[in-house]
Amino acid sequence: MKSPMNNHFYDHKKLDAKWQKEWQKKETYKTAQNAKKKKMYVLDMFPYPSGAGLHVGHPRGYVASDVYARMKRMQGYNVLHPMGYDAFGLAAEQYAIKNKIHPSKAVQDNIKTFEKQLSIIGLSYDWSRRVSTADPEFYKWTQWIFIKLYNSWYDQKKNKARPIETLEAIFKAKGDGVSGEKRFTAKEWKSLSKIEKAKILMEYRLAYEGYSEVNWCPGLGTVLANDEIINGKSERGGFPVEKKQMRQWFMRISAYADRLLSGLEKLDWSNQVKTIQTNWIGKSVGVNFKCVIKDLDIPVQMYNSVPQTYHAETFTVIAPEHPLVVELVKGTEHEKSVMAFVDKIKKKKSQNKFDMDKEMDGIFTGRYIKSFADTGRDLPIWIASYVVADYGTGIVNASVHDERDFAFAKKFNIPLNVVMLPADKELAKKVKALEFAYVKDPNGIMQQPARFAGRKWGEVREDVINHLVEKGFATRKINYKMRDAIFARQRYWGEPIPLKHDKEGNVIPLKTSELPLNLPNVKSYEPIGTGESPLAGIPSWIKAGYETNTMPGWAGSSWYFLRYMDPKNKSAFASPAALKLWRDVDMYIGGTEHATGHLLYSRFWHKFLFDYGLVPTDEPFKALRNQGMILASDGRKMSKSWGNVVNPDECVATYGSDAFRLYEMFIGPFDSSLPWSTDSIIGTRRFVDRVWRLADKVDMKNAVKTDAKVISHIHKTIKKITSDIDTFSFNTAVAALMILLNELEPQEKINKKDFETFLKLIAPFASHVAEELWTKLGNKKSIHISEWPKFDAKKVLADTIIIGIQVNGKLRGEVEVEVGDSEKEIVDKALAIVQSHVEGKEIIKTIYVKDKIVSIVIKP
RNA sequence: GGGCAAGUGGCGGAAUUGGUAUACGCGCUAGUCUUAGGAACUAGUCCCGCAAGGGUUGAGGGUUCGAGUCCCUCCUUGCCCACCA
Repeated sequence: MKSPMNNHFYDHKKLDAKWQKEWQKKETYKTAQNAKKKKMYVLDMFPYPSGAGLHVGHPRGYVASDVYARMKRMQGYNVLHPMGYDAFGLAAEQYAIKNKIHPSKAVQDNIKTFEKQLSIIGLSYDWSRRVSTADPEFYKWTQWIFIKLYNSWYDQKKNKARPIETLEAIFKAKGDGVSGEKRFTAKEWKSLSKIEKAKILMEYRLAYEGYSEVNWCPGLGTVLANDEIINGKSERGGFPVEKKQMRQWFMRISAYADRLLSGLEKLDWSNQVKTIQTNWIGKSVGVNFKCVIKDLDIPVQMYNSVPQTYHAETFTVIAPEHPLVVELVKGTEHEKSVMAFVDKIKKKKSQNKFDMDKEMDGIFTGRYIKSFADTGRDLPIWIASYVVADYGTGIVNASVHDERDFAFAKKFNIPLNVVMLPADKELAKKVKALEFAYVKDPNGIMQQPARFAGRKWGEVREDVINHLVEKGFATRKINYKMRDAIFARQRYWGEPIPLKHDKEGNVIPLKTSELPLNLPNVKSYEPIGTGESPLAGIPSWIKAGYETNTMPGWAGSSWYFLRYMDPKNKSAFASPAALKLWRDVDMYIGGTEHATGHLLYSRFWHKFLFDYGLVPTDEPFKALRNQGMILASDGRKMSKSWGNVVNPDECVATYGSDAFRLYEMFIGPFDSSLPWSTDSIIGTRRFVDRVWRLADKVDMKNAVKTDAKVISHIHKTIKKITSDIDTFSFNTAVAALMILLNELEPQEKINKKDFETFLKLIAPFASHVAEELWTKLGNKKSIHISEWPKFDAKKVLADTIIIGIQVNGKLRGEVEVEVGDSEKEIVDKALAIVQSHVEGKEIIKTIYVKDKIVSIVIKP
């Protein structure tokens, strides 16, 4: 804005700074640990201090949560609205390595930049509660929770986490049996060595050590989680990723799969995130068939989540990596070719080069599954490239109804045209009714039958499962797609895992008094390339026997919201009193990109803490709102490489904080992705200026009687703004404020009280101009702790309204309706108005919807 | 391939959830004031038409007195998961 700033303009440079300073000085937004008022915890997902700085998309969620928090504060809630930094993790470390600045320094610098950028937006955070996950006083408790997880197992019977000692006690008294199968008796348990016992206990711990095939990224010299890989390349840097066996720490999140799924129901979250989590957890109900390998007499289980088709299955497929494969072909004519095939597939997969669609491949093992259930025939066992080894049992009975199985059968000429129905007559009838099992083969070409076509598939499945279980052919089995999460990074910049390994191979968790285990300050923090963490290169660290892996980026973010409740506590992650006061997050704002990461992990940790009574609620985030992404005006993502990044600092400098905040909210629906248009901010800037000028019309003596119509409009707006902010419909709230301003402007004079009400309504959005004018009206206390206007239905005039008149569905006129008018009066009036359209025609009926419409139906 | 959203003026979008489509803002046009305007203010701005009038919510069909909104088919776009049988 080039124009000179005279008194017709809001001098944003001067006044924004003035109020930001004043609020800070007076601690206007400091949260009291006060239980008298109703609590309201409004939380933003805290950012990585990445160093790239903010673009205009970042503050969108922060402004929204701020508007919400400000209204709640004015409504009399005790509002907790904090901000902090997710300072550990790959993002911060990558930045440090690239710029050759030690991560601890780089993070500090970035936080400074970040806070400077945030401060000019005028957000109402209680900065005294600021936390950083890389602060030892913080990560002491991340480590503490880790140890608690390590010292726990999941009791499926009680359906909660319990101390590992209770499991030892069970083993001691009754032997194994907690996981269904009895692998050892109590006597056998006692005869085990310490190391052997530890090994078995490790299979139950919620934080556990194990080996697994991991995503190894040579470019970064580290292991990556699945969600850090995009199309076979690392999310950061774009380096190729391959498979490698490695010692890892894991989180047994799978133990909580069912609770994570059922807990979603009662949450006030977007359907989108709920659906993503539901699919990610991937629950499926099916059966494990009890089968035997013919000639070898090896018992195997085959998982099938669509057992309706079992009688139509004519072959079996097994994953190439399955350990059984070796036994199947040992000493047979097939051994050489099969093992060569397995090696080929494994190699391809390890390089992440396997294109599943194009490279369907397989080989016959020469073995058969002995006739099982009531199928009455043996099934040839094939190795198929598309079978997933670690889902179900890794062995699948193939049916024509599955596209892959069908394509596979076609490719290898496996006959499929055999149909047999179950011996159970009732069931056979139902199954036959589905008409799915028939493969027509008119010209020697196999046809895949129509699947599922409008039938109650799930219902039949239950019948089939019950039948199979009753007859003893199979057991009911629930499977989840969700796997345990890797909880270790071979990197420097993360929380050290608080464990020691002794020479005998025992794992010794640190005691609480030994925490925090500080991250040593080293000169070289870059990956050492062997796949081990830089900590493995520190002699004193190794000598002490400390674990060299560090925690992944999501460790601190899985519980940080609890720390805000009591950020300085030295004896607990938060005091019981603080936890009781704040309980859980009432409103959480952030992007959907964390749906399968942070939002799942933090629910898991929270449920774990809940099992021990350490937090008062079973779910951490009662309500969740997701902001859409702000795109550049060209419709693409904002990024340095496109050169289309718009910086909030410039916008704020030119148009002021209030105009910027208003525009962030006005741009469109909060959850939509929208293109940014710096040109359009002028609109909200004009709004601010017009509010500023309107103040000249205020009658300080309160003597002017405001028009009843205007008062009515003010109250309608109070209602609208309140409900719009509650439902995150910020764009229509701003529009309603503009409409009210349009109404107020033509007034000669405005009553002081009414203008104050207007200022209160704009205060959550245009916080600075509202505060300045509020003060000018003579108010001593901040507008932001004043009382939110109350809607008074009595002040709303039941004014005359104009409704439409339709004749045969077409709009033909309008009629003015008075409050007391009867239906007959209105209809008669309407008929008179549209007389030319109904004259001489037979009226079939008339419909009157109160305050909405009159509809007349005539014979054409 | 599967799942979830969404298609309304030149642009961002609104529509009380089945009841006068295009609120609010940007942009544009004309005017006022000005040494000046890329400031401010006033008026206009979905399309066709001088008008009366007619048409319009991605396309087509259906339900209804009445459909942007509900149902079916298709097209397009975005996001998420992708061999989980």
